[in-house]
Amino acid sequence: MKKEKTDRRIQRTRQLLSNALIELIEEQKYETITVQHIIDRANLGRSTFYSHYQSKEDLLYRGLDDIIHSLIWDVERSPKNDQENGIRQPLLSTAPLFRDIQEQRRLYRAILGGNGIELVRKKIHHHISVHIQEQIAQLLPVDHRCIASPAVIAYHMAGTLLTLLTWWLDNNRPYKPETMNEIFQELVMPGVWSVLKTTNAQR
Amino acid sequence: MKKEKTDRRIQRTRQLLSNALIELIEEQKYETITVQHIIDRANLGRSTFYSHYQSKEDLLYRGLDDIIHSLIWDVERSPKNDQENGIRQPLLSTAPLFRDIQEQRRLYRAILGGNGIELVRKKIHHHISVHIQEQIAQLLPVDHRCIASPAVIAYHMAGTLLTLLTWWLDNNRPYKPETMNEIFQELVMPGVWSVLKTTNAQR
DNA sequence: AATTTTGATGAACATGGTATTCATTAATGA
DNA sequence: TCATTAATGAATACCATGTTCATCAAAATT
Repeated sequence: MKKEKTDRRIQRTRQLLSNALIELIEEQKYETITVQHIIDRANLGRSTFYSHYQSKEDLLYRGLDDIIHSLIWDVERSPKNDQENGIRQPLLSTAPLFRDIQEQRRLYRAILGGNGIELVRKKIHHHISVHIQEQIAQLLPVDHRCIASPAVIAYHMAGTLLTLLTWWLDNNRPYKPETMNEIFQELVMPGVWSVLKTTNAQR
Repeated sequence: MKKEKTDRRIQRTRQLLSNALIELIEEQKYETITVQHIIDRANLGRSTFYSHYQSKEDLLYRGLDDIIHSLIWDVERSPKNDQENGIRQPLLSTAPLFRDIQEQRRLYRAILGGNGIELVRKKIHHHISVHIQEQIAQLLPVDHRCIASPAVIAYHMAGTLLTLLTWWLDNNRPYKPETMNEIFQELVMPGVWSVLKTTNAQR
């Protein structure tokens, strides 16, 4: 009568496959990993893999779901926690993000470093970008027009965040997470505020 | 006695392979292109391909060499041509870049758009980044220390340029090349100047 | 504890791409 | 014209994919 998949074997198998993939991701470039490698590492049969997942990407998405969402969450609980900047709200609070990533650097470097996984980068970039765009929308009067649309600005900010993260992870994190947060704020925000203030009318 | 490969057949074959690859790149995602596709399109035998190139990537690098270098050249002939900004030199002149890319949007979208070719992105990113870092070095007094190293700043600037390019190409270029140049300058440069001026001593 | 349901398994298979070899053919430059 | 050199395609060994199926083992249900 139970439709729920509470069967221990299912849990066990999926866990094994997930772990195998994460292990492999930390060892080699994602693109070079094959289903063969994964099942070898997990010690499972080929048919077992395909009875749970459609493809490598399917496993990737479902296996990394938690991790991805915790990252996005770090950014989206912005900016209430972080009031130290005083006058202006930060628009995007990145301090917790850099801290959490520091904690699990090995995995995150494999995912977001220069040899990371494009699929995941894009997913995260998109989420963050959408979030920022909403923040900007709330901030601006409805008839406000800048030279650059909120869409570009948001895309730019999310892109910058990921670029800095990649650099940080690839260069053995030469700055503390707190410093990275400062660098992000100081490098990016002046331009953003400047553009948000410049209406088309003014030009 | 001629070591030069002036044999017309060689020229012809390589041209055919190059063209085939570029055609395919404009049609489908690079990763899905196989050597099989390339030789089918070029109407050449399998062994012919391998007698010229080691792999798909080999052909990619050599085939796109000219294109990549013209892009990098656009950025590196900076900033002498573009004096309209008056007081400050632009550090990075992007106007010609956006213009040239507009000219060949189809190809560049295939390469630098969201579904573009990571290998090429990285190569371009690296070249531009190195160039900017040199520019910054020339600008700063030797003992100057910022919160952020010239290396991060350069990496950030190059990253932003590519991010904006990607956005522009993926969204059917809603702004003119000149406007994109302005957006880049106004979004990025305030933060960069702000960080370059903030010495560690001051904090 | 017995029974039924469900997942795991491995072998087999068809498919399709890779990268190399080699003997033959054709175009090229001198 | 002719020696050289490239193109060719057929053959080959290899490996990964994705699917099927009959069998086995471990769950859940009774």
